[in-house]
Amino acid sequence: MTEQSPCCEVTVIHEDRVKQVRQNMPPEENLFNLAELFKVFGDTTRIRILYTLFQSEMCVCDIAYLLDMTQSAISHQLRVLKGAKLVRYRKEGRVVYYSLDDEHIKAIFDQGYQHIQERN
Amino acid sequence: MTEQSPCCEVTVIHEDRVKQVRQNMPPEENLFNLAELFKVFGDTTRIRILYTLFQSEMCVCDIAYLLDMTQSAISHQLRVLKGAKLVRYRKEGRVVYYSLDDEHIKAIFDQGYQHIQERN
DNA sequence: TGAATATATGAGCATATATTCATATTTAAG
DNA sequence: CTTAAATATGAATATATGCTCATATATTCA
Repeated sequence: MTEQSPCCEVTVIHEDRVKQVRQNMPPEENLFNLAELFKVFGDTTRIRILYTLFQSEMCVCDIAYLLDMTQSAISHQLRVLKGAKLVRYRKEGRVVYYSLDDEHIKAIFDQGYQHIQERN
Repeated sequence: MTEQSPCCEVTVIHEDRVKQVRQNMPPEENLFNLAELFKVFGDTTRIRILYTLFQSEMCVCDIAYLLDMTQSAISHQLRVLKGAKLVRYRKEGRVVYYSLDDEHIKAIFDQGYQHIQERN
């Protein structure tokens, strides 16, 4: 039993099904990128930031105050959200206003919200 | 400038907007649970497992073979998916068949998929 | 130009997590 | 009962990550 081969014998594997499923799998790169996207959503602070931005564009300072977190922590997370192209920003003097940059986020969150409510 | 208070002065904060946004925020517990859900989606292995289950119910052995990973690794991740109530299982002798247990997953993934494709 | 303010960022630390390895558990078959 | 096979699981390790702290950058205003 090596690492590469499965633990079970070929006779027990459903070879045909596995082959067919493998053919219909999306490209590995897409699955990786999808996981990366959800990883961004997988943090309470970022979720909270995005929910504030659902309602209104807001500056870093406002967000930090609203969520009762340090400016630094918020800024770091906004950087992550920017990297994932989920938010955009505009500068007005020294103030930087962040807003949503994707119309899928709300739909994704709504679906997730339904899941966590129905599983109880 | 303490940790608790924001970095900026009250005059620069948009107090009214912040107050209104705060009132319309979903309960903290729901945001936490939502983040926990997306955390489960935020791993390539689990994403790959779920995509195989979109197509067909499958045993642990099949999944490990299909994804070229050890049985142990798959089993650990299936445990996580089970904990999130995303998959169910049925036993047939020593073989355990896993399948999807939530109709929102596909919708969530489809939306995410659109995001990662459109952002290029 | 100099002080003040809003934001960004790098380093460090504490924590979370994905995989491996060894082993336990469960069930079938002889 | 004994062996074999499929799955589950605990411990350990390596890596990733969120926050803090200190500080840099950028912009306004006097």
